[in-house]
Amino acid sequence: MAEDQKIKEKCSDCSVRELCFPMEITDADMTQLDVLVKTKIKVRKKEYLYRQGDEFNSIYAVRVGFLKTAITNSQGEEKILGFNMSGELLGLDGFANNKYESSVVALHDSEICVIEKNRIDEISQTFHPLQNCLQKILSTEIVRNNNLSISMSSMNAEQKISTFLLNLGQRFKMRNQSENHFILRMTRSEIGSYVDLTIETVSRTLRKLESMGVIKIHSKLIKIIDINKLKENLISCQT
Amino acid sequence: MAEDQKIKEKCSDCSVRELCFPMEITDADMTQLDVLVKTKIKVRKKEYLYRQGDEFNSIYAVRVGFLKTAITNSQGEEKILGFNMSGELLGLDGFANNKYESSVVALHDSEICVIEKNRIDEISQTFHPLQNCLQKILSTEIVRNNNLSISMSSMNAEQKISTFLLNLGQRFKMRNQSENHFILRMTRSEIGSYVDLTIETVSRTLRKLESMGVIKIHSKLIKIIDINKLKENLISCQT
DNA sequence: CGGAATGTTGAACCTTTTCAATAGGCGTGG
DNA sequence: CCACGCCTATTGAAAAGGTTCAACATTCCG
Repeated sequence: MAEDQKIKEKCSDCSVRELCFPMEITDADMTQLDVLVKTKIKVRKKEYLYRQGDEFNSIYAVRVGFLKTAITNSQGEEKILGFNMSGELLGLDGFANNKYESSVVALHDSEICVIEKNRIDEISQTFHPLQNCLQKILSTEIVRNNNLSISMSSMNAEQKISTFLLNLGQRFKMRNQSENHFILRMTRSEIGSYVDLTIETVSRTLRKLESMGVIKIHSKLIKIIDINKLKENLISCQT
Repeated sequence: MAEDQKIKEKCSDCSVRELCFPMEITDADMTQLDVLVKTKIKVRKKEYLYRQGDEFNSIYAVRVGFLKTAITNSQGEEKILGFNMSGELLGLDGFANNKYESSVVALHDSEICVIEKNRIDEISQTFHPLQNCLQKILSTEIVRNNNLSISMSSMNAEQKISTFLLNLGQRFKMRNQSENHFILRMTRSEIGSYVDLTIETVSRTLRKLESMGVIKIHSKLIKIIDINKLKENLISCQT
């Protein structure tokens, strides 16, 4: 795991607070949130935040950075379950069996808020909004996975890659970054694992979209030229 | 929705209690659980328990029966997310946005325990094990989906169908029913939607497994002849 | 700067899909 | 109770989309 480092900033002042804990909250209640996060840590690129099988003690909130969540199956192959950006919570699969069922690795230097499970339990006993919020968060993760599985099943390569790019852009936008001009922090292989395509197909499809004039690629840098065409493309290119 | 009908049986006497709410519990606490379920309803074959978009008021526990959970996408196509049997909880995706994000239909006459959200909130405020249990349940659902997505992505048709049959058998076994001799309550098309294959491939693959002497099919009735061969088959038949 | 990792591109191949035709099952009504 | 019709399942053949293998280009990092 990464080295500790004190990062000054309370939840109440954090710019991504409402992404982590989307609940209506009074100023008075906000102090409850502030004690939720005891430590913050840095995780450097390629370092693990936690590994599949590690004991579950905390969930984590991404303050800054970019990470991937993955499972390794019995044959040792890695399957990417998702990419994680600021304001997103990690480790939610740990509640099930008191150990993490997936691994999280930083794809870019990241800062992570540590939220101890014990503290969640303590606080939520008296502060009920937190408990409801956690329900919502866990349920949202279920919904997200369901929606993902519907996309991945019924789409062809072009639709998968288009969806992937649009989704990334949208998430950058929510974080006040450019929606149509961003760096892919992951490799083609990781994209492929996520959307269920081989690395070759990912590469070909990206190039195809480029040749269609929808995007522009400079290695890891992606520029969405015509976001509307990309969206239309999604619907019109039927399997 | 289905007609109401009083079904006498407390959680504390229910044979599938530990499937619904897997928590250690004292006899005294058990009374807490008993008040959790206020009503029980019957849902006949082909009837909906709830529909995608319906307001979220309750989660449900299957007492007896067999159901399917599905999403309808924007093009009106149905994607099956899962099949549900006794002791399983339904409606967990409702917490996210206070409405159900999926629909549940009975594939066989079923009896369902209704657990009102309000009541969960009330009880869990004083009875903390319930709250922890709900966390676990929601998290388990996330883990289940993750594992599902890893299988569905990396497996060929034969592996998918084998996994599907083994999983069903295992779940029947946990309910003291035969592990290797059961009725498929769903159509081939519904199997296909679930494992991401066309109806034709499902049919062909089932027949192939039959011709290999691993299973025996009589329309909806499945007999697993050689469960070990089916399991080996899973590993040995590489993509 | 040089080696290793990552990405691109082509061609053959293979699995699953698609289309089409037929067979089987189930339920309703005469 | 049987017949009819509809829905579901099976099977074949052709097609398509993605994968695999292989060679080469580019980028990254020490």
